[in-house]
Amino acid sequence: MKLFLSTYLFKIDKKGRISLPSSYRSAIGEKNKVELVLFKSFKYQSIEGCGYSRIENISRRIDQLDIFSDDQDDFTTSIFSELKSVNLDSEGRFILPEDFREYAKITNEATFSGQGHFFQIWNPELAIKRQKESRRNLIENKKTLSSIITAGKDE
Amino acid sequence: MKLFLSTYLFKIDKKGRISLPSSYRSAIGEKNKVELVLFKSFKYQSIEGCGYSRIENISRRIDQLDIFSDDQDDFTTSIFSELKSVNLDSEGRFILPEDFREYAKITNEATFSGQGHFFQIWNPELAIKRQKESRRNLIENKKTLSSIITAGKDE
DNA sequence: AATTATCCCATTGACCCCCATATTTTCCCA
DNA sequence: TGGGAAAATATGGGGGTCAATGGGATAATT
Repeated sequence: MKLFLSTYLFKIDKKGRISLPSSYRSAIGEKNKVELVLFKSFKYQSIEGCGYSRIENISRRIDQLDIFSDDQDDFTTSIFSELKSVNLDSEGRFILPEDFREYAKITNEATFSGQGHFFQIWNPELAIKRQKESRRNLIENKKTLSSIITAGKDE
Repeated sequence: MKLFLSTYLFKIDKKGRISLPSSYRSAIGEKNKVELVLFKSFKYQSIEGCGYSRIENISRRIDQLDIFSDDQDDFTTSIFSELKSVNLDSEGRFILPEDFREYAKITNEATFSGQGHFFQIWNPELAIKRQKESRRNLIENKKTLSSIITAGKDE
């Protein structure tokens, strides 16, 4: 499976369009190549994005939760209702909806930040802050770090 | 599985290209032979590199962390977003990104240092310093060393 | 009608193909 | 076993292709 990797700083043009990084286009899945799903991050002042197939997966997992639980209501309400789907144009660009731009404090450029199975769109300055913060956290927490990146049997 | 072994000193040409040591090419994995993953070392002023399959493995381990944990977010940000994936050209060369060169103080030549499941790219002088330092550390710590080497389990 | 979105075309520069050469390594056979 | 042919490797450069970006024109939406 292809992952969303690396960081890209792209401009937003006068029409509100921004390119999806080329490597992300191949990560959103073969079918529905032009459909991109966006939603506000729960945790950060940023927008998260992924392909449609990931939403289907999440939906499947929610179905497996207790059907009467409040959790499920909270999930479905916050995820599905706040979620927007946008189309890529023939050059691989899309329009970042106005309220999402406000939420993430994005004006005329944005940072794409690969997170593996999804990605984030940030105000560039806030993106750098977040990167520094996470690196600091990890270095302070060496035990977990080495257990994750120490390769055992690679393949 | 093939390992990254030995040390090589290579030039960087005017276009910013550098050859991946031939023996490393066979170590980055069969499929995705042309895809190389690079990231800043957490510990040293150097760049680390590996094949794509190692990233998939790390991804799998990260998936096993609690999905709501801060750790998971720190990992995906520090690892997935800060890494860069580069392609080898038909001669086995790649471009070492500018900011990585700055981080590792690399200008027109670089030392590749095999580390088993991954490798490092160093400024040549710093690489020598690091070698001396690690040798010194080992000598001060002979007991551990011999217990590693004599341990029988050769996978 | 006015606003918004999509298509199409153009530009620029980075990256990657191909080709070339010099040196090293491997291999083969006398 | 030695020596030379063949293959592989490290390095250099020209040029084509594609990605990021911009803008005009058309289509769709309200």
